[in-house]
Amino acid sequence: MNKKPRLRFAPSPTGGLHLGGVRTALYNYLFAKQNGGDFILRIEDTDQGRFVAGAEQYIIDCLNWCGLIPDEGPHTGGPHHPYRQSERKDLYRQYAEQLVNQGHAYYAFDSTHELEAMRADYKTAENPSPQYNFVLREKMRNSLTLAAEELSRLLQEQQPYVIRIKMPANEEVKFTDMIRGEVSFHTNLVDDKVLLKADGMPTYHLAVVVDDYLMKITHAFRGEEWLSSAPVHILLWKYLGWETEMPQWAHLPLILKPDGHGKLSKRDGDRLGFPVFAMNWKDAATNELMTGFKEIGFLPEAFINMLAMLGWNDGSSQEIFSLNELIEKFLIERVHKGGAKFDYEKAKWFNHEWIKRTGDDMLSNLLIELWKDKKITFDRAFVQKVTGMVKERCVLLNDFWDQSSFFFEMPSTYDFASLRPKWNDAKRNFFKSFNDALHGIDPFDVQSIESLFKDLAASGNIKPGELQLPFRIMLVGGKFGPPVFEIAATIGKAQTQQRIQNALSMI
RNA sequence: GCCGCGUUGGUCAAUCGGCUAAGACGCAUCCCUUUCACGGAUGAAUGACGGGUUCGACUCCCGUACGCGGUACCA
Repeated sequence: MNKKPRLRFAPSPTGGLHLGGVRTALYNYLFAKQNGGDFILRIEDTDQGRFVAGAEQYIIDCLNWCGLIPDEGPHTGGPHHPYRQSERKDLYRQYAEQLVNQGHAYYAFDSTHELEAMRADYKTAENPSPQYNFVLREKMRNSLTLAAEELSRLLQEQQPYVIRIKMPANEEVKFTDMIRGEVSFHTNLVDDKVLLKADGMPTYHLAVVVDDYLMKITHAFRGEEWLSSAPVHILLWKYLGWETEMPQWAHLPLILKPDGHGKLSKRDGDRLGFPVFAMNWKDAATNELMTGFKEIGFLPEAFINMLAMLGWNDGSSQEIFSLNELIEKFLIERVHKGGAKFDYEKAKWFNHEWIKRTGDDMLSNLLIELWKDKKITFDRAFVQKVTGMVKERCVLLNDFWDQSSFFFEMPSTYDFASLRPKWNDAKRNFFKSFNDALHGIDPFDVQSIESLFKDLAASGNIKPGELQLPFRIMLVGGKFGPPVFEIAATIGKAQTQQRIQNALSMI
């Protein structure tokens, strides 16, 4: 009765994997895993007939980073191979021909020019975009209007043609969307979509239904932009005789631009200063490199968590979910109908939260990897300690260096401007004697340093508070970082003394 | 234009007819801390509009407005 669910992700090949794409993958993955099913990757590796180099590996890398590992796909193989659309090309024609034979599709020979001319001729103020539909197809050059001998001559001469679906007149196509409930369309208002292109490649419309059928897909979750072509797909399932195996549909709300309106697009990232891709994506056409969430310093857990919440919640006020919790609690029925504007500030908050709750050992491993180009040999235990000390002030992984570089090397710049106004000989003398007294401290720990500092301040009649900022600037270079005495204890006696001396000579 | 889908604070959003309308981000003020954060407290800020139905409507129905999507041999 309860068939094991099989859900697929079939990203567009035309660009990097953007927010909307990853969220679609995520929801498909969550539903499949929640019910013990499979998550399948079907790759669109061609864009208008052209193979997009690197697209497949890029998608797989992104899914891996996010932890959404496909059970079947071009890289794993599997019982339903091939998973690359370019390798499935020959499959589609037979189904298109079958539809022609059954009278549900037809050959159309109209050239691009003829189509343009038709659209220009029939364009009116009330109907700015005339459709190739049940009335206009009578006036075009296709197997429905051409005489039999003319048709066979064209076929004989191998004139290019496309196969279009013959939309029935005066019918209502209804289906139940798992998010939206019952949705219906009138066939008169849907055009005769091209199913098979002149180059023999299928359009999305033919490809989804054929592939979903062959790959035994049980649920199809996709973006709302597909809702208006759903009737074409429903009819195809019916005409091909597979109606009983049709997947359940769910059309996901769109992710909108943070400013203004409209679907979030690839360009918005550059324009508004935040990433829209999961990982760095180099546009092959323009050679432009677009920054990814990974590279800007997001944790995959935070990225996934943030995306999951953009259009769904479990009804409670919980916002932080691990992937496993999401698998457990996700309900497609609770996905919103309306689109959500993407908010980068909130996205960063998710990352901050995840940084705070990720273990220092795991975090420090990521950081050592991130810092592999620095000319410093990092001691794992030391990095781990430092990570714990600074993590609460880092929003992105990339913030860690700014917040902790002084633990590994001498500060390169000093914010002396902040302390000069109140600097005097009394303070200078304090630091001189403090530095000398440091020699005798053993063990060199927070308590000992702090009490020495305060005792000395008291005997010099200076408020310790007034000395802390200078001390901090001597050690880290600026007004930031963990408590000063902890820093001193962490970098050790020699470094502390050296930095005090060094700074004293520069003020 | 037409078709479809939407509409709770600046943003993400809870509510399945009882609302003095949660919570979070961001913002502001304060406490903590003589750094920066974390943490804590407080505050400003919301049901597009008009009709119904109902004892009662943010919740249900109908209009209108607005937004978005689609209207390609793109996905």
